[in-house]
Amino acid sequence: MSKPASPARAVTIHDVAAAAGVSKSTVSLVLQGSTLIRDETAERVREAARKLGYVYNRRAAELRSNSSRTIGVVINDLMNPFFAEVLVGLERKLVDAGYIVFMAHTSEDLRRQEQVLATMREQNIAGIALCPVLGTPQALLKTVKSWGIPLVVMVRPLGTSAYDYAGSDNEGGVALATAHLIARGHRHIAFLGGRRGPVFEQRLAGYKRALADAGIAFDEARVFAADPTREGAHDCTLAMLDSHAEVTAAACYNDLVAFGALSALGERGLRPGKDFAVMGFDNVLAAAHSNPPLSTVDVRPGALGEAAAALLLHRISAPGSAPSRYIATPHLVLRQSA
Amino acid sequence: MSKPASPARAVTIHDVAAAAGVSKSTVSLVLQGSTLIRDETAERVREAARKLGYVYNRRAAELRSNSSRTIGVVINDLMNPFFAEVLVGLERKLVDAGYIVFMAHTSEDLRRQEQVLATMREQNIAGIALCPVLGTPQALLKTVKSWGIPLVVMVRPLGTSAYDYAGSDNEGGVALATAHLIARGHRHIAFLGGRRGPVFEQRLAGYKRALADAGIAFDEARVFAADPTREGAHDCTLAMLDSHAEVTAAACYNDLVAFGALSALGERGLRPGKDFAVMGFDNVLAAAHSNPPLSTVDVRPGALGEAAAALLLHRISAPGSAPSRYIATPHLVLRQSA
DNA sequence: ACATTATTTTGGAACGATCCAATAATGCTT
DNA sequence: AAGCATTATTGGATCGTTCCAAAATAATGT
Repeated sequence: MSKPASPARAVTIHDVAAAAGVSKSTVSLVLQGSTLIRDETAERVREAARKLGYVYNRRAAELRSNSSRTIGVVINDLMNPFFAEVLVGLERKLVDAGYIVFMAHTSEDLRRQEQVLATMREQNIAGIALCPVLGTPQALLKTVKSWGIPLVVMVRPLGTSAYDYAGSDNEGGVALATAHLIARGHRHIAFLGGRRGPVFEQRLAGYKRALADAGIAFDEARVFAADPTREGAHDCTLAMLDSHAEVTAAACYNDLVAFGALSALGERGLRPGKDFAVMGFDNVLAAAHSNPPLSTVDVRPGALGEAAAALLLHRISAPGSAPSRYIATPHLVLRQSA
Repeated sequence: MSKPASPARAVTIHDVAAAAGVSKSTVSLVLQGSTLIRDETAERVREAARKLGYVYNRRAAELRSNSSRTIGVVINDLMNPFFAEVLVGLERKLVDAGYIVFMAHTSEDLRRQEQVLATMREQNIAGIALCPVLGTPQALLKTVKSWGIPLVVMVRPLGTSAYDYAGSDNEGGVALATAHLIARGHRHIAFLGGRRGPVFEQRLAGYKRALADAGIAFDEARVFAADPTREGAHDCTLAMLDSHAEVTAAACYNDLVAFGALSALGERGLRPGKDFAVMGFDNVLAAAHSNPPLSTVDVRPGALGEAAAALLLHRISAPGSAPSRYIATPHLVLRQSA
């Protein structure tokens, strides 16, 4: 009785106009908060809208005005809390700015990345924040540019040309971590975890630099590449412990790797921070309460996400401006593991 | 010279039609993969589209056809890896089904939740997957239903009426964990972490049931509510250790809490699994390589996300069908912490 | 070859908003 | 009270697609 059949036509701006006794243009203006309309009229319109249960159809609006308040965010590894924290910062800033985010997860799969980018393009989004999967061709920058969609690249650099980028000082950060290990008296230090790629090279460079600064010879055999996951790092650490008994400390590719190392050490009855020192990288939330709490280098993941959002928003509002970058300054945070 | 001024009007179905020498209707049909069009013609159209760099305007299409391939996902705490894993499973399944996801993060803020739901409504989405913030009124179910938007609730129940829901057997799971602790000979067992709410009550009930089954008296003083974060749990564990020296084991609200406990134990020089037993809940990825590896109850977070997606997709394709639920069966996974 | 049926193709009217130029109502001067 | 600037309001045209009923073309049977 009371409820009408469900496929009732949606109430539109037209209906509101009729109910309020004005034209649809007036309603449109009111909805946009225009000051052109007399307050009294505007109130009448809003009242009618409320009464009719009108809901704004942003899709229609955006089609006509050829604008968009949605931003695509593509993340490659949400299982890594670092990226989760970046995403949270990014999302918060974007919705505060009145945007809504399309989120896609690539799982380090290039094909999926291409697919989601294409899909997002069809959606006529206002911008893209991309953390490129390993092996993304540099040409992607040009491609997206040719689409006319503002883009900010996060975390992983993508070639040497100029583009908006939010990342951290990887070399400086790992240099800091390694130097700290050296200062604590360690001489046989491993570089642990991570897969070759731009970020890996930067961090490795920091490790090398710190060694060089201390006059310690770099030994290729002490760099242990492995999947930057807890599991990969755990297994790799175990192997390292067996084959390189002389190493007493590790500068890790990131916190995840460090956690894996912590686990492996515990398994061998070694006390991290006492029997073996481990330094992380990122300072994810979890680092403060691992067992033991992790010494690491802080790059403020959440702030990095916010910075990426800011860069993108700026690019959207000023498309012609020169590309800029946010490089997080790393800070040592010393806890118990080193 | 070669490049036209940037605000060049987008190439539309019209332009493609002209280039291919057919009508726009034909192009539309081809784009939808209709079998009505002769192969030869279709190929000609596709070729023209390619050549012109045509990009489908899904927004326009969806406006006309009043359909939608986007789904809103609202998550309350991405910092908790459990939710990140749920999200990944959910997202994967949804994009495989041809959807794209609007992601919003509420940070347990009711106002923000209302805001993002309203925004999503304006976007004319096909469905919503919601993990409600603590304190969400049950009425939200009715509200969303009145909007005509399919909804699946995740993780946290929302009242007693029938609705699509994906969660886990909280009571059974914690009962399992607690029973295991008892089997190991523990008699003074704490229930650690979490904030009062439906999930908390269910898990606490499991704890009580296991105690009762073993003929152990329940003692209210042994339940320690605290923010279900590493930090909250860490502090809470420390306090518990001081005030309740007799307890030798803890059934934790979730893995995050367990990790906090691990950290606190380490700080006190206690060896988890030897000096004090801790059981987690969820079995997030990190549990396999914590220090020590965490004994916990597995509810397969990723699968839970996928199940939520399946429920939602089903509801979308069969709006009238009876509400159904996915309740993950918990399985004990024993590692080193208990 | 012709009627009949099946296959392809098509033009205009939607979808629900915004834009813009034009009109109506109001306020201010003198 | 008329003239003029300001302020409010409005009707179409439009965004890029899909829908639908009808038209054109091809295939079939006799």
